[in-house]
Amino acid sequence: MKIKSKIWIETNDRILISEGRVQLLKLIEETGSLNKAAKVMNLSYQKAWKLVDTSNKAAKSPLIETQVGGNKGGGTVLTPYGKSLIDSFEAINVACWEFLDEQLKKHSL
Amino acid sequence: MKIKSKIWIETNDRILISEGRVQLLKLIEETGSLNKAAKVMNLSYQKAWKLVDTSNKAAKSPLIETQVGGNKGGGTVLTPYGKSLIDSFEAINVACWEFLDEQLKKHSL
DNA sequence: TTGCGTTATACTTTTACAAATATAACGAAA
DNA sequence: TTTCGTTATATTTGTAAAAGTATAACGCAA
Repeated sequence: MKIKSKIWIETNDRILISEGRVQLLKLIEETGSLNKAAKVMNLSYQKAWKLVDTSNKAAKSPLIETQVGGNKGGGTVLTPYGKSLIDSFEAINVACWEFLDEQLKKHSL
Repeated sequence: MKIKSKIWIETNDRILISEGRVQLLKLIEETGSLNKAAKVMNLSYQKAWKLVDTSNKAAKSPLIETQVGGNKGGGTVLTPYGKSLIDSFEAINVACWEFLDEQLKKHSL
């Protein structure tokens, strides 16, 4: 018997951050590239791009900064706000898991 | 800025109860019929049947009891266990919403 | 100045899932 | 015994989301 959850944060009915987007953003941080991050996640580049684009548009300030062209072709890096958003989301998510586990114990099913 | 969630309970990797299934079960309780409940939810009968069937199989004891044939054609009613499961799930769900709202306030995003 | 790997975008194809369709069995009541 | 609305199940159709394909622009380094 396990209780599971998915949480996400919306601003004006658009998804700002979610578990999958956090994973994607963290891979961008690691690899410096949206293209590489998408490949690691077995996600099409187009899908990955759409995800970060909608999150970026939902945010009050950008989560990522992209550079097109250059010696390595370009790349994508997280903004400080992007990093802090990841941290906050993950903290809330972990807290939620713990809370739900406690709740499940209280109710004998 | 809104935080949203979907929670569900699994037993051996099968979904026992979720928000949608609670809604379906409550409509079964109201109407006495899986068929009518599905129609209210704008859900195909087959989809609705599959949902309650998998939940039933995931449960240690049945959530519903069905009668096929009879003057009214048959029907479906909830077991006491089914009713208690609904109550527990809804209580946990509401508590989760409140918890997440508090969490969101703590983190300034 | 040429090449490379990236971002960005449009368009087509595939696929997974839900809906729709069809059909049989059931059993109390009229 | 006939009728009715239901449960139960299989099969086909439709659809929305994801994947795949294609292509252009970019700009640093060699």
